[in-house]
Amino acid sequence: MSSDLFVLDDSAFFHHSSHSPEMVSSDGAADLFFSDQLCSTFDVFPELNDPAHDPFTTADSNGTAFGPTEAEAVAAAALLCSSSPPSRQLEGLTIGYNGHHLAPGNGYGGDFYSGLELEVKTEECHVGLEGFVTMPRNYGGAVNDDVEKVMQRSYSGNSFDDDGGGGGSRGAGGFFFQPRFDTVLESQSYQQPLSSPESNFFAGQLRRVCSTGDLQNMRRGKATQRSLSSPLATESSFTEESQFKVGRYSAEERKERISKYRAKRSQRNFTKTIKYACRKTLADNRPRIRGRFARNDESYCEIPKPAASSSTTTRDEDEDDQHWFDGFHGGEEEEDGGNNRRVGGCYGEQAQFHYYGY
DNA sequence: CATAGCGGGGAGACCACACTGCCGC
DNA sequence: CTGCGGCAGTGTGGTCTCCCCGCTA
Repeated sequence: MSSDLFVLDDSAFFHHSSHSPEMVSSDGAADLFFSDQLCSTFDVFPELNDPAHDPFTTADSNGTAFGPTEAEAVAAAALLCSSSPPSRQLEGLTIGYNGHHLAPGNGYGGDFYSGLELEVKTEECHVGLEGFVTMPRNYGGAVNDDVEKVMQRSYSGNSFDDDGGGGGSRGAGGFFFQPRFDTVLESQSYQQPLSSPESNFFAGQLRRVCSTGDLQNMRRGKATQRSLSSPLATESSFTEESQFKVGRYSAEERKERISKYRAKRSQRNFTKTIKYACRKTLADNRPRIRGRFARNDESYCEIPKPAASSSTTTRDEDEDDQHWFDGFHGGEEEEDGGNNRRVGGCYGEQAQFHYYGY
């Protein structure tokens, strides 16, 4: 069994393989967050992180940014799915791309691919997914960044792993994937996976946990699941869930709750007020060193040149190398009175350089 | 039962600098 | 009154650090 679809008390929840959902919104409606293993997406597909390959840098006469190419979206979707262990990868996964892109100002701005359709086919089920995938990179401010920071932070960590991992954030390359439950719910086959005792058990745990709408409770739920992992507990849970009406509600009740959820979802306000769009554009384009704004003249620290190449450098390149070296070894500290000690001291190990070119 | 250790998550700091608004001339 | 220059303050986003809380040994 490769794909489970859980329908929770208050909404639907698509659950892929053994991975746990990352977040359940406070109103009990489930938002699904994929994340951290995908954070390395652009390490795997460097072309997606190539400024010269930026699909959003192109705009039509109306100023509407073009979206990602189909290949990019498919690559993103493939990565989304490939984040699971190989043995758990979706079987027979097919990825479609409807070619639609968000125009600027659609909310949820920032960096995301839209119109991404996933059609997941497994031995037991066939689940259609339609949603959007946020991309963890700068698209030159072509799309408004209206996602609340809290939302973006919320999926941090190795959410694909049950225990997760801290420290992640959007900038680390996180994906934000929100399935469109409209599509999922309307799939007539979504109940089929629930025939599995294993999934029934887990769905039961999820239901208990998610009804609180609290991620902290989700964590407690893990403990609960462990505590109930005895055969007796499992059997009990299975018996409880065997009368599945997809949750404890009838079809009509479920429909009502889902419509309620949809209405509530549509009223969500994820807008982050940007007082000065120009500042956002500047901030988006500003070079960074480990997330911090860096001086413009430090931007060429981005690509540390291998020592072997120094023999062929020109004079100008040698000068650049000298600046680059200074950035590594105290030149910056001298300039800033040591305020940047952390930055300077970390260059060699894990500095992440972003160069957007001017 | 008490304690230490561990891990996850939230909040906030940090950075550079274009831009804004105010003031004086 | 208008225009200009100078100055201080503001705002922007990605990453990291600190701290709190819950769980486990």
